[in-house]
Order: sequence, then C-alpha cells, then structure tokens
Amino acid sequence: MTLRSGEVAARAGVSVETLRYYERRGILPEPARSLGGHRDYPSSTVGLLRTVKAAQRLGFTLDEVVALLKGAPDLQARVRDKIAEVEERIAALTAVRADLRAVADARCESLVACTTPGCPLPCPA
Amino acid sequence: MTLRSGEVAARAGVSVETLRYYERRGILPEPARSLGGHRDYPSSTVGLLRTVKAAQRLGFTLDEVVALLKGAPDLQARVRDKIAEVEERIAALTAVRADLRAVADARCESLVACTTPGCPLPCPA
DNA sequence: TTGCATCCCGTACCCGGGTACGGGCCTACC
DNA sequence: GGTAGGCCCGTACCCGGGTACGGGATGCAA
Repeated sequence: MTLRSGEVAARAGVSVETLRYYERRGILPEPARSLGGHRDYPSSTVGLLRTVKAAQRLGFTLDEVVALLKGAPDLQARVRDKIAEVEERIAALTAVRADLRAVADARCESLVACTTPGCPLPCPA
Repeated sequence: MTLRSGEVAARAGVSVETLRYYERRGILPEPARSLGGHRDYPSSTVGLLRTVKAAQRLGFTLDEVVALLKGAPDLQARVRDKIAEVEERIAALTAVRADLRAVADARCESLVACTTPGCPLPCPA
C-alpha cells in the first residue's frame, strides 16, 4: 500500500513542499519512485509525520527530532532537559510581564515624557 | 557634544554595525557627518538606544519600537496588548510543559516503542 | 608625515522552518 | 489520445534582528 505525495501530505496535514523539505533535512527517508520518478510513500509515513509534528509541538527543533528518531539515547533525559528549557522561557516571560505591569502602573503616556524612577521603559533622557 | 559611532556603540552596549542597521530601519535618525563622512552623533543617542533596548526586552519588535518612538498614540494600550500577548505565550508554554510531563510520566524510552494511549509524543504507529 | 585605529559603504550571510515560483514531465480518467 | 491536475526539480524568498566581509577612506597622535 503506497501513497503519492499529495495524499501523504493531506493525511498528515502538511504541504507537499514540506515533504520535500523534510526529505532534504533527513527527517523522511527517501521513498521509492514510480517509473516516471514520482515518490511512492509507504503508508507508515503518515504516522511518522504525525510523530514529528507532535515532537515539534513539544518544543523540539527539527534537528532534535532527527536525533530522537534515529536511535536517540535516553529519550527521558531529553524530555527532562526540554522541560527545564521550557521553564526557563516561562520564567523569562513572567519577568517581562512584571516589567510590563510596572510600566502600566507608572501610567506614562509616551516614550518622550516618562519620569518614573526605575521605570523599565526609560525615556531617552 | 558629539560622539563617533564607536563611542556611541560602546556606551550603549551595541555594535557599530547595529547602529548602521538601526539607521536603515529608521530607528535612529540620520546623524550629522564630519567633513570626511564620518557620523557625528549627538550624545542623546545613547539614551535613545537604551530606550530601544529596554523596549525590546519588554517584548516589542523593532517595528513596534519605531511606532512607539514616533508619536505612538496611546502607549498604555500598547502595553496592555503586549501583556496579553505575553500571557498567551506563557499559557502556551505551560500547556507544552504539561504535555512534556505526561511523556515523562509515561516513561517510554524511545520513539519507536511507546504504547501509552494518548501519549503526547505518539510513536509512528 | 606616517602609521594605526576607526569608520565608510554595499552586500551577503546567519538562525529555523518552511513557502513560493516557474517551466517541464507524469498519470489517470474520459 | 487528449487534457487536467498532480508531481518533478532547482532556486529564491519570507520572518526578525542583526553579524560578517572586504576594500577603501579618515582621523588623530607622535
């Protein structure tokens, strides 16, 4: 049971261009070809693509996905590292939010006239 | 009191290339020039750069900074919008973290052999 | 006046994850 | 056997925020 690129793309929710791109990146193995040169994908490719997309949603880059797919040693460790990474980003964003709230509380109406001491968005003095 | 580009860059903690880049982007006004063509910045440029960098740390893009600098109407509204944006990103990351924890709890050791139902990182079936 | 640091300019490149284009074959259906 | 829609390929472009390069001109001090 083989599928053409358009069908794989439709079933996996990606574009045909993305399939070619993933092949270049080494994420998809090179599929068999028809006599005319068209790609003949095994139907398992659809599941593979879903896994890739799921890993991306979890914050893994494509390079990391490649590593995970080809005998990634210690998946759990990678997951733990990624959790730590995500928590760092949450912390950074939380700090940004606090600063934004400080600007909101300072009520300066323009970048030209803020005189609040220690305002996180200081006017060009 | 004017400064050469290298001095402005050093005082503001950016590179000389960045000054040229900001000028192209319309963030820095075109400075006066010496007879030989070298830029002569007013010393106020340093404060302006600090403001730009502060705004960036608060999550504003350079285009948004440009808008803020040139008579941004209603700075407070922009700040409120940015807070909402940051909170969305925090929420998204929090959801990602929850999924990562689910994968950690499922304890699958490789992408090839996970059989946990509803695992956020499903193996290519 | 010579020498060295600094500055000038245009242009190309980096990251990540694709998307878009254009000209030319292939395949399936009627 | 024709024709429409799919697929092929290489290449260039997008986003944002810069960084890097290379060859030439300037500025300043000794």
